[in-house]
Amino acid sequence: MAEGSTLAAVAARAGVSIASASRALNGGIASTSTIERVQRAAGDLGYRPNHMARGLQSGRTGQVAMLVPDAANPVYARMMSALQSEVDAHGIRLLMQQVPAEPVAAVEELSAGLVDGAIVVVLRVTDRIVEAVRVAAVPVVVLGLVEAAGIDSVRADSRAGMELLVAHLVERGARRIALLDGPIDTTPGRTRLDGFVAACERHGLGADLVEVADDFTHAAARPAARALLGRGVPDAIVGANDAMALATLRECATLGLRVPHDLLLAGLDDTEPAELSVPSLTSVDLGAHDRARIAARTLLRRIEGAEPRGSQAVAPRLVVRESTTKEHP
Amino acid sequence: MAEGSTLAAVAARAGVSIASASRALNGGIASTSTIERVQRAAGDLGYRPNHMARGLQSGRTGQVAMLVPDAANPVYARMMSALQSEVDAHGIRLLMQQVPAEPVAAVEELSAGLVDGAIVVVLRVTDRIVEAVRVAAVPVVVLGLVEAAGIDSVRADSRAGMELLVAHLVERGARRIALLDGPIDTTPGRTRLDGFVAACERHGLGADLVEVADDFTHAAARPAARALLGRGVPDAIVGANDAMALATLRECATLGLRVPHDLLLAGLDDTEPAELSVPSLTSVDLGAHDRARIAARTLLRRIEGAEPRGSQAVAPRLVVRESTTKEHP
DNA sequence: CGTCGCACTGTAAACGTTTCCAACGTGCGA
DNA sequence: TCGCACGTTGGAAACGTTTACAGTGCGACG
Repeated sequence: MAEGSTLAAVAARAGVSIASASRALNGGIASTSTIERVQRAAGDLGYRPNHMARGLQSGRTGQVAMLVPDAANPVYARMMSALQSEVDAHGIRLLMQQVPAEPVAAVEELSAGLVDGAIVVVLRVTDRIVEAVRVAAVPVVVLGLVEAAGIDSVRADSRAGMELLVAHLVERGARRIALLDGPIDTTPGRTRLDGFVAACERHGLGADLVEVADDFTHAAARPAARALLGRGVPDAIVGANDAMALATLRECATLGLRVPHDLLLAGLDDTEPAELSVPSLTSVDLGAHDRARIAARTLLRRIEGAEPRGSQAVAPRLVVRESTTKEHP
Repeated sequence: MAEGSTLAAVAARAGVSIASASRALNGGIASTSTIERVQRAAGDLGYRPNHMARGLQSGRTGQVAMLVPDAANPVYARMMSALQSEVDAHGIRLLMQQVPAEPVAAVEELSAGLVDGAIVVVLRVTDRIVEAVRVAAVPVVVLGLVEAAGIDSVRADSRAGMELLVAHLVERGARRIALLDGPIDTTPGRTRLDGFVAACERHGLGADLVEVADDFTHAAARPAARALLGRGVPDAIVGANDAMALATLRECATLGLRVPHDLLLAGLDDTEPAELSVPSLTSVDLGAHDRARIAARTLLRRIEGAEPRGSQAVAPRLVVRESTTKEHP
């Protein structure tokens, strides 16, 4: 096991001072022969600059973090790959960490100098988390709805997305439309509910068919979907995200209900499983990829010293698939 | 924005030396009054110990990394949550990073002192990656099949899993069984192919119906599944993992083939989408949760100075669902 | 021939922490 | 009364790097 050799060892082997070795490796001023000898010595010794020492000295870590509430949700995986390609282009490393829905402690930890900045998904917005973001020692970009001075955030317009979806379902003939929502003390849960109610009213429909699950996951959605269907079969069901809609699809199958024959079904987020299900799932692309890219660019600019630019939103896009159209055999 | 205050500032505010402040905060020897004043000062200033400085001094970072090839694969999400609960219990932070299938550079980076150890998923085993693991300055546990002296690895027994699956399909009456595999220059791809061939021979079946996709993803599996089905409809198809099996299910639906009526279908990994699909997917639980837990414990022991214990394997378990049993309407 | 500038090099300080060591006062037993 | 042990404290070194600064030798130019 090669113990991490130090710059001092490299310098000694090359017969130069530590300072010269540092300059030779980092493109500072040095003679050709010095550069050549130092690089050879570093190669021989398998030298790796110590991340901690470099970070301590320079105040820069060369890495940013992404903090997500649920690594199993494909929408975060998609965001992560968008982020990765953005930061890779700047030679910055991306770390991911799973944190609670209201990640106060995790955001406070950011001031410990582990990263140069962070992108944080915030589902439950509270004063504590807003304050934690505000006082953090490094720039933080929030993914979610946070309208507060001096805080950068990028959000989906899930209200508009809900409008698109309801309009589509109405056009397909649905009158009694139900919503299977996540917890309404979260931003997405609240916004989707509000958007749903507003859209229903705009179309002259009632918005009383709402069931709330404990979480935005498959596992939480299944019993909630069962409860919802137990109260009668509506014309259409909207899941607060694709995972919940697919859990509903599964419950429908178990009950012998056929989608879209007996009822229509749609989700939000437009994740990969939506294209893959049978029937494939109509969904609304809330722009996960774009949000991640915008968040990354905003963060990188902040790290370079730019001022916060406040809240940014990405427009939704309806993706119609079989679950609201084609008769499924 | 609260700039990170230093220990020196805390010490000054509490009227003690830096050394005493450090001891007071870290539970060293200090008087009650000192502890009280230092803690108050630290609280007032919102002091956070600098991660870099502490790591540099102590040689410990208090974090471990998990390196995965594809953050979107639910099996890695499941592993990550198992890991997280293991390391949380030790007060260690878990970072996740997405890396290539043969993560040589990423493993070499581990020697930079960013983490105390790492768990690395290795799909493509080569001499270079084995060497990189061997010379890494911190303990590394490989998830995958690496039989080399001095290297810790935890693997699924996908060969045995494949046997279980083929036996089950034969029992259900299948004779012409096809495999939709991932790249065979990867360990899982190779092992699954070998297991498939062996199992078929054991049951006196041919094993010539094999299609290889470019990757273990939905996207790569769909065209491959189409090609496979284009060569005729077998009695059963096994996907190299659930994602590929579900992609096949989707192609079957598009072609008007009904599962399990027209053909049986099964996958490996037993991820959540398998329970959720319609029909639900028979799969083999390759013990992702247990593998992650074992890997975490092995890594933590290595970090505490234990010797490598070589390769460990986890037994598979067949999970029978609708795609190989119930007639689906 | 002296002086200046130039290209390069080495010394040393600094980043923020932990920890070894010596010093300190205090109370106790001899 | 003195010395000793003990509990507590501060000074200072160390971790490995970057970088400001001061030097070195050398060629060129006046």
